[in-house]
Amino acid sequence: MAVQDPVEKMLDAAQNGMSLLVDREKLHFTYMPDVIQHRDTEQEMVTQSLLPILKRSRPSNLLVYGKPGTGKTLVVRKVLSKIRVRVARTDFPIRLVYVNAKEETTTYGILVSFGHQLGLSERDLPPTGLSIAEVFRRALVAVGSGGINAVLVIDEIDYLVHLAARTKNDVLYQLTRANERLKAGSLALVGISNDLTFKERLDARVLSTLGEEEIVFTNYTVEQIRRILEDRIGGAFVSGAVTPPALNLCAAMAGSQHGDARRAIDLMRVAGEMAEREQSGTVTEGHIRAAAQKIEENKEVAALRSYPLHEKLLIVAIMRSGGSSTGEIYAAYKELARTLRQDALTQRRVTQMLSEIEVSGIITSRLVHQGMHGRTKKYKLAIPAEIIKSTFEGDLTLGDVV
DNA sequence: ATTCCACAGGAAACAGTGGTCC
DNA sequence: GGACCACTGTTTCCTGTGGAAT
Repeated sequence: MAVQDPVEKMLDAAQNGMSLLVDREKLHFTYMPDVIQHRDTEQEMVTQSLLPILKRSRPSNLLVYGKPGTGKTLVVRKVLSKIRVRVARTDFPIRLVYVNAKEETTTYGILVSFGHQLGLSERDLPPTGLSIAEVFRRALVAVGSGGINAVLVIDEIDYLVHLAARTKNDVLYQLTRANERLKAGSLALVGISNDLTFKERLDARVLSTLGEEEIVFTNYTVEQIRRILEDRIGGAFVSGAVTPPALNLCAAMAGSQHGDARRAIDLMRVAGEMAEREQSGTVTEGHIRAAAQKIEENKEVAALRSYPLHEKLLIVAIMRSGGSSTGEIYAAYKELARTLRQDALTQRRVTQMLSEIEVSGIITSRLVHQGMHGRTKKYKLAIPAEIIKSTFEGDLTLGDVV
């Protein structure tokens, strides 16, 4: 048989409609399935605490916990959308507001987003310039004057706690006490968190109000993830495209990492895309393994690219020195900065940056006590130097130093 | 037992930006 | 146009640390 031209082969395949993935959307984490599996109890509990809305009274405040990829946000959004449908048929003024504390990044941003979703305009709530107290006041006026019964869902609420602690404002306390200030309308809070320990950092007064009801989302078991995957695969791939061993491996890989269904679904999507690109008729174990590696590498490259110049210089300094102390890295960094005609930052700032980079997993450190010679942290790369070189080579300012 | 190193990392202050309000 | 605000990124100042050297 004649060897087929790869380009012709791809064109043929495309024309014949041979495609493994028929509906990519179903393998995206924002996709809302009709039925959320293995979360019946949790859905009932969320509904229970929000039920008073239908009876025209204020629902309980609610805290929802669980590791990433356990379906918390999905369940809360699903229940809210069902409530929304029920209420839409009546003239009862409710507003379901969703903000993500991590995406908004500042206390101000969270409150402004809340206000905008209540119907306030850019003019009523400008993106900057007002005091937080003023933004809060305006949002509450909107609730009060419209007699609105608002449910504010704060996803990744632990970030808000962290922000509030850093900027020393008590926005969460204000939010939990909002009903005391409202003459008409009401405000209920739903907090969602990946961090089970953040409660310890909460003010006791806040906790008593916010934690009226609590729901903990347990991790999915490997078997549950397998069934969730089966369900998604059914809609996303052509029938029989994913081999059973591939499915099992995908569930096992994600399941062993704290039962994260989101990761499992991502993994399956990337594996599917790889199989499709190879013109393979099925998704195999090999594709799953390759996808896992690719996701990991992509994460590293994306993190490297996203760093500002001085962080990049530090990573290069560590790469060059290979397993050295803060002092040595700082010296190497200053040298690099001089070469590139940049003002070097202080050592204090550099130690802070090193800690920040370490969080991303690109470098690791070990605290070393050297007796007479003081203590220091020894840093080394946690990823292959080749990835750093290839990522930074294209960088206009860094090209010459890597 | 005491000294001393080379930092780690917290706290506070500051500069700069981009805005509102009166 | 000046007072004020939030926020980020940074500097300055400072205290704490564990074990080798003395």
